[in-house]
Amino acid sequence: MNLKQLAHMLALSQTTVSRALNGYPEVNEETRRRVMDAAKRHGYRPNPSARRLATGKSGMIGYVLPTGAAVDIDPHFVEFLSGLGDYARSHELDLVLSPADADDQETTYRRIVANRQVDAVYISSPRPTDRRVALVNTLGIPFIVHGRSEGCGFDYPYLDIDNEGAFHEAARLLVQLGHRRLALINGDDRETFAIHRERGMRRALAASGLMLDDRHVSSVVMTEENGYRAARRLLEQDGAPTAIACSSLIMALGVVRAVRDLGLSIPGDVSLIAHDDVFPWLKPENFSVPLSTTRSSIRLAGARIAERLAARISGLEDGARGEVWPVDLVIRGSVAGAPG
Amino acid sequence: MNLKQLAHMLALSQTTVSRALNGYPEVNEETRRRVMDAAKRHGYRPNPSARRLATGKSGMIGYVLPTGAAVDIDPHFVEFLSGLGDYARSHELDLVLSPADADDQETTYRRIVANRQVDAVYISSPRPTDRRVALVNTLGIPFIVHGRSEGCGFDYPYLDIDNEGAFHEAARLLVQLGHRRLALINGDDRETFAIHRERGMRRALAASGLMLDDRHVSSVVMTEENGYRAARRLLEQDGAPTAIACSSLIMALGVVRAVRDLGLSIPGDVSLIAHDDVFPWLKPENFSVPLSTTRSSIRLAGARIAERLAARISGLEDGARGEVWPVDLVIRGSVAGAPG
DNA sequence: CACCAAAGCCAAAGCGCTTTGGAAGACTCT
DNA sequence: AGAGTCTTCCAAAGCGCTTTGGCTTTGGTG
Repeated sequence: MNLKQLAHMLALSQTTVSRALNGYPEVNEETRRRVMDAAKRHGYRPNPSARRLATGKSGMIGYVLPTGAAVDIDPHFVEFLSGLGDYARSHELDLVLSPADADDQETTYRRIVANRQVDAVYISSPRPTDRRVALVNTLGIPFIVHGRSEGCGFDYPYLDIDNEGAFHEAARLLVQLGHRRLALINGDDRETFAIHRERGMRRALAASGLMLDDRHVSSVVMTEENGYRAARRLLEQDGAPTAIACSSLIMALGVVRAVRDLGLSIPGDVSLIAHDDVFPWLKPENFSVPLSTTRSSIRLAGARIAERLAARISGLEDGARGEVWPVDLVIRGSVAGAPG
Repeated sequence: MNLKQLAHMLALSQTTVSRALNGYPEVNEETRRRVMDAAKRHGYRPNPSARRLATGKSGMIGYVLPTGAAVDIDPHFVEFLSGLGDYARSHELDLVLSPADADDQETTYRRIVANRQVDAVYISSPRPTDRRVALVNTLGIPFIVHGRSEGCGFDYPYLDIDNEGAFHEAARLLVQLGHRRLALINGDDRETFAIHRERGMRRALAASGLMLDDRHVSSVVMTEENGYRAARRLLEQDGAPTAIACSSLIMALGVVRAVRDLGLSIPGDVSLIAHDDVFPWLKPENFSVPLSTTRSSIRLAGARIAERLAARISGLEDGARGEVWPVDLVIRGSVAGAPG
């Protein structure tokens, strides 16, 4: 059932039927009703390929997926996707993942824009002066950044959580508890979120006349193993920290293991706070010692980004609005006063 | 730069240019070279929307993503995606995720097929007599099932790992080590993989005249918390098992925690074997007691499925070939002879 | 009553590609 | 030399939609 047939059986022109269905004003309400009715009755659905060719709109949002034998997709991605998908579903938006060589994403961005494959894209895990955001900005496709870039020299729309504030609060709490030697096991510090977290910690420490010892900062890909290694390195050195902030629950698993391996205890010997993106399959309250966390649902962020992308596509949103979500500090058993 | 312009500047017809580029035989090799050359030089890329409209082919593969507030996407998905994306990239295939109400995926399947949105789809986490595979089968779109359905009444192409064999081997090992009371902490037993694993265990036990006590079988969504609960329930009952097979590393985290909470030890009091899908961020060898596993890379499966889908799209593969991959049994410190 | 604007509809021209149905020229064969 | 066969190319007709420009009809105005 295509437009032609539908128009024919309604004894109307394709023009009118098309307009009726797409809500254009120059069609009689009575006629519109007839058309809508017939369309529904016959299950007419406009062919998206044809519509795309005619309008250039695809009804899909895009994401360039960095791939490669040595490239791992962040497990957070799936949670983000849950949220995004949940919103997208209710709006019949599809998501297209365009795999790209991790070292050359530009080609792929150019392709999907030139081909009009998607109406909007989002960018995740941005870095300072991220080339991708500069790129999509000049390419002129609607986009939103999940996270923030820095020093781009222009404004852009984004959704980020208050990483700096979160780790500021976490550090402040630890300092209040008497800790003087804090450590940070961070994610890849080429990414902005990690930079912000470190900044937040340093700021909190500075406010009390303390400093974050460089030897107390690790910046690694967020795996259990790296969490373990970083924690061991920290805890085995002279002047070991008495409190650790950790950028992910998965790394925290490794930290907990390291602490145990060293015969230490949480929070007796070392306090621990980790960032929790809220996974359904790994919860901080279920750690052997319930984990204090800075918490922000990455899933909600996914839904919100989908919502804003949809708004941008339909022209309801424009400009470079940045949105920063506060982060909860949830205190559980893994923090205590400094030992000694 | 579109076909018309290109044809014009070559003083050829669109027909010839199109054919030259698409490798049709009825064009002079000399001419083809000229065309190819000009196309490359001017960076001509056929408009996919137009091509789609004309051919019905989209150059994308599809996946219907069950979503909903209460629906969690399996974290395995992201690893699978890594593999899929890695292959897809090299073939300029995009992946479109169509979010669907988890309770009504059929509508979405019908839509993407009717709309010709994708050239092929894959189905994951199939159940026995899964309606989705019957559906896509009748809809006539190329597809591959990741996993197996059962009792569909027809053959279909799939890629699965030998879950039954894996857990058969795992159980056999445990029995050889003297264990008599084995337990299984399984995934959702409405899914075929879980059924196969249980079957494998039962078969191995039966071969030694043993049985899998129903009270020793849990079937739960694979989260750390559920692993913990299941393990506690098992280990606190009379006639507690001395060995546990567990369907995922994430659940195994919970099992380990439960064992520790109960003051027991691995492998002294209880042996543990888990299935490992090979995550980069959580490795069995890094468990406090290195975990014995049945191992199969879900990432490789993703790549293979992409490869086969591409083959089916281009007609290189057809029929209902099923492919079953063997699973490695990797023995580490978490298994030992039965206590007592 | 003539005039004009607005409302409601339509024919046809795209969008950029593939594919069908020739057609012209070169070549072979009897 | 005439007939048949390749080879190589082309014009034009789709694919199914949107949108432009224009054509009636209606109702209101001076």
